[in-house]
This record gives sequence, structure tokens and C-alpha cells, in this order.
Amino acid sequence: MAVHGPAMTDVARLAGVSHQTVSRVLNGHPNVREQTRLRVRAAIAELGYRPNGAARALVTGRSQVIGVVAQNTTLYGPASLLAALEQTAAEEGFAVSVGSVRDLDHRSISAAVERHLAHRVAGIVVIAPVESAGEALERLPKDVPLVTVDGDPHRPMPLVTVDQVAGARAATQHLLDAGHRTVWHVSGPSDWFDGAGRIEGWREALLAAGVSPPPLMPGDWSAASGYRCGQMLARMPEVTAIFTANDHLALGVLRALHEFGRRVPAEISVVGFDDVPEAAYFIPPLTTVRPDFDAVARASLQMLLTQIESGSGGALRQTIAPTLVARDSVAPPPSR
Amino acid sequence: MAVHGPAMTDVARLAGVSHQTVSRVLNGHPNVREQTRLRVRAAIAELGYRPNGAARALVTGRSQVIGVVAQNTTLYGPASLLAALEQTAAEEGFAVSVGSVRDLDHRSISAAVERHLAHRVAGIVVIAPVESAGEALERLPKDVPLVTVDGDPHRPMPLVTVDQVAGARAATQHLLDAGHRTVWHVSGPSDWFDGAGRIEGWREALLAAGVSPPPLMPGDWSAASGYRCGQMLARMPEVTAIFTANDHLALGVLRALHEFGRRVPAEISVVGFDDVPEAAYFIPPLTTVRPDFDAVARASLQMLLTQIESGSGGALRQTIAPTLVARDSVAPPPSR
DNA sequence: GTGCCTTATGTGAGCGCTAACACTACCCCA
DNA sequence: TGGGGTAGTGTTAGCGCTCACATAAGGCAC
Repeated sequence: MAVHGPAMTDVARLAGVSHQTVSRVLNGHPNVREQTRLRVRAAIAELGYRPNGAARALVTGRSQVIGVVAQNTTLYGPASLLAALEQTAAEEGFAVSVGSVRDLDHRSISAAVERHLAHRVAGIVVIAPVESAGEALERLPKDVPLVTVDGDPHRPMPLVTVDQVAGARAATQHLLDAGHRTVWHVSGPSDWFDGAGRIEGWREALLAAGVSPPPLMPGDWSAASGYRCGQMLARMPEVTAIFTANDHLALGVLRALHEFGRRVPAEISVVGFDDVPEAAYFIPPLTTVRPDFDAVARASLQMLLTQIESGSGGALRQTIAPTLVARDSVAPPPSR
Repeated sequence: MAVHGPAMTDVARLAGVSHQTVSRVLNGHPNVREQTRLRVRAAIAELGYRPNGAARALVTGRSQVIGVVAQNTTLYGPASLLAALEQTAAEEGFAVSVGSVRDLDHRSISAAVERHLAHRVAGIVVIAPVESAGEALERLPKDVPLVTVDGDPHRPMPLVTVDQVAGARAATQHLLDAGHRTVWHVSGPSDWFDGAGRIEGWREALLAAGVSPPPLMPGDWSAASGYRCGQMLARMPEVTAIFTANDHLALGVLRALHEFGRRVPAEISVVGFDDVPEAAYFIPPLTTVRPDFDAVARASLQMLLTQIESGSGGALRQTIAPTLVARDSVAPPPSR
């Protein structure tokens, strides 16, 4: 059934060398004569030979596969991250195996990681935006290369993260700069680090401007929760500026404001986070904060590869700064 | 470096049997005494043993991994499909390896498939919504289990697909039933099978009602292209009903109509396709067609597993019917 | 008892590869 | 002239598992 293509010995025979020499060519070892190298490459091409990853994994103890653990790969953020990760990994000759989990408790995460370990992956990227994930990760064997993305900033493990705080600060500041007295915040879940970071940045910006933050409107990333919060905010005449923790929340808020006849941005300004491709086509086009998922993916993969090659752990940390994308949903507050 | 956990021989020694007996227990072979089976299981648990997938893959010629080839896993459809596929596969004890491709030409597809083949995947799911993909697939070795999703309905290979035609027909009919004389269509790319199917369904419904279809407005799935088409449609007073090939196109259309002061649904009704989670929070909430991605994933995986187990190819085919989700973006046409 | 099943278990080979080491040229410098 | 490099190549073992076969123990017919 399986396509049993040519093996290394077949290539070796055709090239008139030993299988070991073929192996050396394949792995870019020095000490192979240029002429031999060419002969081997020709034989590889002629036979359409592809090295057997399983055999290699067996003998080296690890495969050319990177495991990714993520929760909801349907969401825009994780999906983008996963795609970027896959792209980058492919360029480095690695395949990506996904292990999505329903919940981010430590049982689920551990199980997903274990599954990857069973396949002897070369390294693991965990997109672990919540507290409970961290605990699971600390119990893991220390000798497997691991990078967390959007994980706990206070835990000593290799971490790549979007600078949520800076992004939220920029969004809030942008609204203050437009002349708004204060800014309301429809947040993500506060037990998510990105949610918490965005709350923190919002709060910081307000405090720095000498404004005491108004009550938080807690959402759960979904447009539905944004809509619910929006219905409350729409009824409060003093509200002139809203920063939402992501674009989908903003969509829900916009819809609620629209229903209550509150015009955006004439009466109320709104800023989102994520810059989903559709944000430019919301009504009105949404000013938002764009995290660079490609950069995050590149950084985390680089970090992982460094660990894989050096064998050393090391609690590296890298933060990617997001950028503000100004569109039409922000204007000065209505003059009284 | 790698966590060299216990091997099968360690389990065997602890249980006082041969490694082969352990293997038999692991693979559920008959002819193992109940008592022995329990002893082996106990040893496995005690040592925390996990079978080495690489070794198994090496000897059997295939791994417990399913390769998925997809193009843009950031789009809602593919992302949902991938997530559902992963979930289902995990339940069956399979891991999922993603190989996304930038373009859907046959070079890229072949390359992605080859990469999976190198890792000796057990089977491959190709999400191949365009013509050129089909050609690449036909050249593939016949003995590797393969299922295409949203692929060419006219090609004799195992295929699972959403019934695009029926969905589009339902959407169009829904608008006609509301009293509209005709329905305009903002399409997806016509070289995508789902795009083509939705055009076909729209056309069929109109012809069945004795209406000759108005000119097609070609889009490319993006909100941006929906917006451009919407700008044209907004200027045409005779337009009262629009069916868009997906929800993002609808978002762009809604935005354009809004800018031109055309009220939805009072003046113009709009129906989308996909039912993205945000569709209920568009302005107004979007009536749309919901494909069941979970069902597609389950069906394709089932089909793949059947091939893997039986070894037989067989050109099976399964079509998943989508359902219409009625919201507020449809109303009778304005009376004159 | 002999022969021949069936059931439960063990033994040996080998999947395709890499790591470690062995070996052969050949060169350089004393 | 020989000792000791170094570049290029071959040989061997073994990663952890499954497959095919060998073996052992018991049952049942004659």
C-alpha cells in the first residue's frame, strides 16, 4: 500500500558510493568531494529519492516536525499565527503538527504536549494565552525545546508576545489625543494575558493623563458580548470614546450604537484591536491596532530553532510592537 | 537531549514478558491471556511508557499522521475545516500535519503533498477549491489514501463537498420568495469550485422562476471587492436584492449601500454565505447560508480512514447540505 | 499414546537512517 | 624516510518497533 520509494542504499548504488556518503551529502556534512556530491545529487534527482523522516527520527530521537498547541484556531489571531508559523517552518524544512485543545486547563494542554512528545517532535510552540496553561508547562520535561506565544510574561520561559500593553496604550492615547476626556474599555477575558495586557495599557494611558479609569465592561472576545456591552454604553450620554479589546467586540459595539442611533464617530469614537481584514469595511471603517503575526511567528520559530540546535534552554523573551491603524471611527468628541 | 523515555523492552522486562507481547497488547491483538494483558498495562502505566511513533512508522511504512494541504488557513472556511479535522483526527488517534501553500497551482500542491509523503503520512486531505489543483492530484501515486474537500465535482476522486449549488439556490429562492423580481449576485472567483457552484445555484433558481439572470458582479471573497461591487449596485435603482458568495463580500456590500444611503433591508435585501460568527452583528444582522464544517470534516476523515484500513481507493463522494439562517437583512422589496 | 489442532508466547530479522569509528590516500615538515 | 596530520570514504551497530515464524502447552479425536 505505502509508496515504498527508493531508499538511501538505492541512491548509493546508483551513484557508486556508500549509503553513508549519501547521508553526508543530504545533511550537508563537509569532507565530501565536490564531484561526489554532484554524482549523489544526480542520483537523488534521477530516482526521485526522498529521505524517510521516520527513520531519521528514530535514530536521531527527533523528527523534523514542530508541534503547535493552540486552543481555538478558528479565531483570527491564532489562525493567522498558525498559518505564519507553518509558512516559516516550511522554509526551514520543518513540518507543523497541530494539536488543538478544547480547553486551556492543564490537563488538556499536558495531553496535547504528550501527544506531540510521542511523535518525537523537535520542538513545541504553545499558544497559551491563559494562566492555567503556565502551570502545565512548568511540569514538562525541561529538555524539550519549547516556546510559548502570548503566554505568561511573569514566568521564566522562552516567550514571544505581542506588546499588548503598548498597543492598548497607543489606542487609548489616540482617543485622548483626539480630545476625549476619558476612554471606556470593552475588555477581553481578564484571565487571558492578552486581555489583561490590554486592560493594563488602557489603564496606564488614562492614569498617565491624570484620568481615573471608568468601570470596565467585560467581554469575551465575541461580537455578541461586544453587542451587549454596547447596548449599555449607548445609553450613557457621557460616553464619547470606546476602546475594545478586539475588532469583533468593536463590531458588536458598533451595531449596538447604531441601533440606539448614536453616530460613530460624530458622537462616539471607537478603536479596536487585531486589524482583521474586514475592519476596513465596518461601518464606519475601524481604527484599530495591528499586531504583526508574521513577526511573532518568525521570532518564535527562530527561538525554537536556536534551542533545538544548541540544546540549551534559556529563558529568552521577545516582544513585538503592534502599530496603530487610523481609519474613520475616531473623531473629536461632540462639542457641548 | 531528547526525552528518551522507556522503550518497549523496558515495559516487557517489568511485566516479565517479551517485547512482542507488549506490542500485541498495544495493538489489540487477540491471543493474549487476560492476566498477561493486565500485567503489561500495569507496567505501561507504571513507567509512563509511550510508543515511539517514528519506530512504528519506520517498520509499518506509515505514521499515525494525516497530512492536510490547504491554501489560506486564515480564511474562515478553511480555518474552521482545519480545526474540525484536527479535532476529529485526534479522537481517532491521528495527528494532523498542516502543509499550507501560497498558491493553488499544481507545482505548489505537488510540493506540499510530496512533503507529506516524505513524512510517510497515513493519508492526505487536500482542500483544493480550484481547477488547477485537480491536475496535480491526478498525477499522484494511486496508492496513497487521499480525500479532496471542496474539489472538482467532475473528477473521479474521493470528494467531500458542501452542496454549494443547493445553498445558493436556497439563498436566491429565499429572496424571490420575499417578493423580489430578480436577484443580483456578487460572486467569488469563478475558477474556485465553491464560487462556480454558488453562481450555478443562483442562476438555476432564477431560471426556474422564469427570470433571466442579471449581469454577474465578480468578486474575490474579500470585503474590499464586495465594497467595490456594492458601490456599483448602490447606484442602480432597480436593484432590490443581492446574494453574495460569502459573508465578507456581504460586509463590503453593506458598507457601500450604507454610504450611498440605501437602507437594508427596507430598500435592498442582502444574503451572504458561510455564517461567520460575526454575521449576526453586521448592520443589519445578515441572513446567510451555513455550511456544516464539522460534518464535512467528519465525512472526509471517515472516508480517509476507510481507505487507510481497507487499502482500497474507490471514488466515493459525499455532499453536505448547508442550511439557510434567516436574520434581518431580507425584507420584501419597496412597493412602488 | 500419536497426531494435529488451537492458544499463548518468544525469537530473530530488518525497516532506513545516523553516529562512531576504521580505513586509505595523500601532503607536509622535520 | 617516517611520523602525523587531514580529507574523503567505507563499515558496522543499533535506534524501537512490527512481521513472520518458531516454540510450548494444552485439548481432543482416534
